[in-house]
Amino acid sequence: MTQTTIQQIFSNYMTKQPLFINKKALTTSYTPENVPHRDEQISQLASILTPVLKRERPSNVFIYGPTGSGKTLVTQYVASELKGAAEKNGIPFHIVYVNCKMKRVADTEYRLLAHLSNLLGKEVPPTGLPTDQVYKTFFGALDEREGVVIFIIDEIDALIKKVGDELLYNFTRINQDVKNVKVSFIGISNDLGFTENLDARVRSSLSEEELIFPPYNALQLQRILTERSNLAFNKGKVADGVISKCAALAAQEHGDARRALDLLRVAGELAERENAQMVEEKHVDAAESKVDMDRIIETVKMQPKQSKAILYSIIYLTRGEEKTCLSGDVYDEYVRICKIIGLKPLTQRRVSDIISELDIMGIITSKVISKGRYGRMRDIGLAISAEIYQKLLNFLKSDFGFD
DNA sequence: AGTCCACAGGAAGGGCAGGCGA
DNA sequence: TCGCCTGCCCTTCCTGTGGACT
Repeated sequence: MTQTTIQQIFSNYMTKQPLFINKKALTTSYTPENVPHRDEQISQLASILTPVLKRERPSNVFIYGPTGSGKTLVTQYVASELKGAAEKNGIPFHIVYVNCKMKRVADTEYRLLAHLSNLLGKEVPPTGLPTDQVYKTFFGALDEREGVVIFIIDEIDALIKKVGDELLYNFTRINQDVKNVKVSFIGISNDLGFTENLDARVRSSLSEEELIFPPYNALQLQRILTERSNLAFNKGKVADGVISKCAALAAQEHGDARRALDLLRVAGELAERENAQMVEEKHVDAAESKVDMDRIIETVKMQPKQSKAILYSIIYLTRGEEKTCLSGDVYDEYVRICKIIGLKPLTQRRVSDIISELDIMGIITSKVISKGRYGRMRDIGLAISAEIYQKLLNFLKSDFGFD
């Protein structure tokens, strides 16, 4: 390559109009100025929360809806608008947001309380204190405030499934333990049947109001994407059909707006990388498999060695074909792999739990079957495409030092 | 109808790392 | 330093179970 051509590449790069103006507009953390297709939910939530402006405690609210249906966005949007209105009128009002799915942050009772206390300005160490002490610190931190405090607890079902509903029971009684503030809760959950398993007292007092968020349809997704892509991309850099394709793909996945935005963002990144003039439909196709692949490979990377060995056993037995295997065989294979890589095998009981975890992560599918006289066991298959299978296999092999 | 397989999955508790207060 | 507390990962022990076989 001559020096002139290199210079040309640089100058092309500098003079060419970039695809993106503001990539952040396509991320989930971005809060847009308005939230389309959620007017009803916004006004419902706003009217539930308005007592704040009269210095009164609003009802507790439970919000349900599938992933990417705008629950978190709407809640944060309404809360911040309310905060603006409260500030204008000199009314003390605080919002505390926490997501219970954040590993090692708020996925246990202790961690949630410690995290909330930290957000309220009272430091609590990540471990080491008795729980009642943490409750005391939390109440203390709360009582130093004035007016109304609203806790937004996102993915609350994940937490309660893990720690039980006693925590929520304590929350329902919180207003008896503090003097200076009035406290309300907004619980956000993907699981519609979540409150059915709750203690009746907890259910009635925590879900004084309920809001349901339906999934977006393809047309609604299209409008959301158009709005965001106008913010994110330079004019004329997105080909016709790209947005509707992203919307259609995401609509198939239960109207998940988050996925639609991911697809568009990744398609843009892929187009940028190959120096394309604009984002085209082929980039969306490539983005679709990349989004899935990245999610799965990243999830597997974070797993401990034991889980990887179990997953490898399943992959080995099914060989990526549409074949399934049985839990007993997986355990035998896993023990064999452990011997090869010098790992102490876990018990069958623990392996059974890890198989369930892999199932929840969406990497495998498993169902309990009975073979009558020959016992009851789990039938396990892979839940990933052939392309991802190959990539995952290569990753695991290199991780274990196999060739 | 009763038996029996090969597990699933609940309950209890052990061992460990790590923080706090005395 | 010690005793006590926590979460986390794991084992041990146990009961439950769908359906083929007798």
